[in-house]
Amino acid sequence: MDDLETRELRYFVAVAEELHFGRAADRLGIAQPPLSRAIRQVERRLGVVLFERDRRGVVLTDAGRVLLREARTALDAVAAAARRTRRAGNPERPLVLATKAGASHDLLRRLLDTHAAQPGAAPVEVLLCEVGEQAGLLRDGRADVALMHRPVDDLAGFDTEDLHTEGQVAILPAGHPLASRRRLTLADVRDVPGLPIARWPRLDGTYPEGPGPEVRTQSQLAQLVALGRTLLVIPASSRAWQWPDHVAVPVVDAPEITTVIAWPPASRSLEVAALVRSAVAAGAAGEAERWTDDRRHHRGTAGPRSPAPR
Amino acid sequence: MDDLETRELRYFVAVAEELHFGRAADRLGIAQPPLSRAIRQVERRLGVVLFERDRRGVVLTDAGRVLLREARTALDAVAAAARRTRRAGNPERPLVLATKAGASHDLLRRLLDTHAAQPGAAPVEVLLCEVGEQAGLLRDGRADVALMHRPVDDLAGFDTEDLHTEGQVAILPAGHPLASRRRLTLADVRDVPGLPIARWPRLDGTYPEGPGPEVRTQSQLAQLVALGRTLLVIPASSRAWQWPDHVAVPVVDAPEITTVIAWPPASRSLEVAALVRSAVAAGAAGEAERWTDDRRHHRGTAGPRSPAPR
DNA sequence: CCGCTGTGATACCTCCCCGGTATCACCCGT
DNA sequence: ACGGGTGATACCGGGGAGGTATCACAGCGG
Repeated sequence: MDDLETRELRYFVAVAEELHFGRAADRLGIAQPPLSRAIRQVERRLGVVLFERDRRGVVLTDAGRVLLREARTALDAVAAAARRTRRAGNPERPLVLATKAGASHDLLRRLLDTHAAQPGAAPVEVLLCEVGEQAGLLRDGRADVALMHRPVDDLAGFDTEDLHTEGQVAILPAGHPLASRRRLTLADVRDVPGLPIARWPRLDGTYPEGPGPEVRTQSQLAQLVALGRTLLVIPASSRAWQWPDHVAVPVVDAPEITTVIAWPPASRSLEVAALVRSAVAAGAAGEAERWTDDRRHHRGTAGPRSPAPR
Repeated sequence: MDDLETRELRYFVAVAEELHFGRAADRLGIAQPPLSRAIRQVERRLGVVLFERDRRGVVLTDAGRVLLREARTALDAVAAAARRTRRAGNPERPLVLATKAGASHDLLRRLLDTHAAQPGAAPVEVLLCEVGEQAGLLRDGRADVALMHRPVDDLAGFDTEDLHTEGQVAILPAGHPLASRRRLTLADVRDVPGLPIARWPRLDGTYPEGPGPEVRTQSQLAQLVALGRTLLVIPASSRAWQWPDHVAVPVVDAPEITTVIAWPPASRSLEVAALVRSAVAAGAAGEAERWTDDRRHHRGTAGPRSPAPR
């Protein structure tokens, strides 16, 4: 009597995103009347009004907003079930590791080397993605594990293990007055004339107000940095990005960034567990290297919140 | 072309649990042939064999085991979507807080009092459940928040906030030789003649080997304790359970138990956030009380892994 | 005031596919 | 060899998903 079908959830999400039955039907590849009927049926079944029909477009009710959020995660879970099952059935099944392009480069290399050195280690496929994409990839099964960063990424719903904590640096053109400083503060780099900080889109796709250029992808940002048009505060290890004519200056009061390896709590396969172990070992190796190195050392503080997958 | 329907997932889970098409069909209220066909269709669609048909019952393949795990969480997510949406539509929507019967009694009372004192606080319904049930209740939307205990409960997939950490005590009949001791160690209470520790079922429903009685519910356990038939090591605050003719003796080397409030990361409603805030306040109040009190004091160590819901 | 446009809702039809019944193919015990 | 019990197959009927045509209604320009 209750129990939604994934088809109904897909239909609802389409309408909720388009806020227009016609366009949603078009996107779904069906006609509009069946879509209207399906949504009505969901509303009747749940005993709840999902849309305020206004003769001029549609708006979500409170209940509709709740269902939109829940439906997305439910659909992701269903998609993940299919994807992971397909992969489990195939003899070839490389683990997919998602990471932001350019970030944590050294750690990633150590991780892959460490893992490859394990006897019988599963092959690992690296999936480079844009900022904030990792969570979705993990949730719907396109990735098995991800390197993410606290506190900038949303780690809600994943198990994580800390790998490495570090400070942030500002990236500046070599000739800039601030480039000669040994250290900077956030106050120094805020509102630098001619070097505004780039603006990333919010969750709803709009951009915050400000003088900086709008960016959407890392490659856009990289180009702007190369052009000397924007100022960047990033984790020290992301300096793989750095151009020859730019310098990195530590920003002493910027929040420390912890690189973590994250995986969906449901997936506790042996392969994932082995990869997480390799990652932790690689993280520890990196920490040790920093001790012998003369750089500033940061230790992860918060312990793992849940045990490594079994 | 791909994309599983929840009906198919339900069917698969039924067969995977029964390992018998006939019984599964019976349980689902349909006939056996459509069920066989549906499973075959899923296998064809995923391109994967889920069951090894053996002419004498059925066994899951590796891929089948993966799908069983994934399908359960996906179905829970779908059920949660329906439940939470229904609740959001109703004007009356008490928050449901799940907690183990008898555990954390004082904290729960403080929590409810603190929350009720907030202006405009949503009504809270307390759902008492058995050990280990909370995770399922949270996952499928029957509960909004839960009091759980680290490290005994599986917190994977939830956001949590620490409330209170405490040591454990052994519950003994008053006349027992160990009852006069001021403190005990785990070695003392293991293999006490005549007072074996009760055995809980594993995830698969079987019981570990051992001399103790098999228990399945807290009330069974309470009765065994009342009869003086079993020995119990529980958090100090669970002494609400204690019978007059039993005493509690601290077990100094037992792992400390942290009571946490947990919620699904997807649900970030204002109501849940307010309740979590009340819980944290109540936890802090309890800690303060302990300082003025003369009892042993334990402080939560690991910080919150993710910020409170917004 | 009257069409015109664009929205979602309704009516009605068609056909697919889910589910039921009957039966088969096969492996077991004796 | 032969029933008993398993899951698979064949076939049929009906409910419901999806399509087409149309309506009801709001805004808007003439």
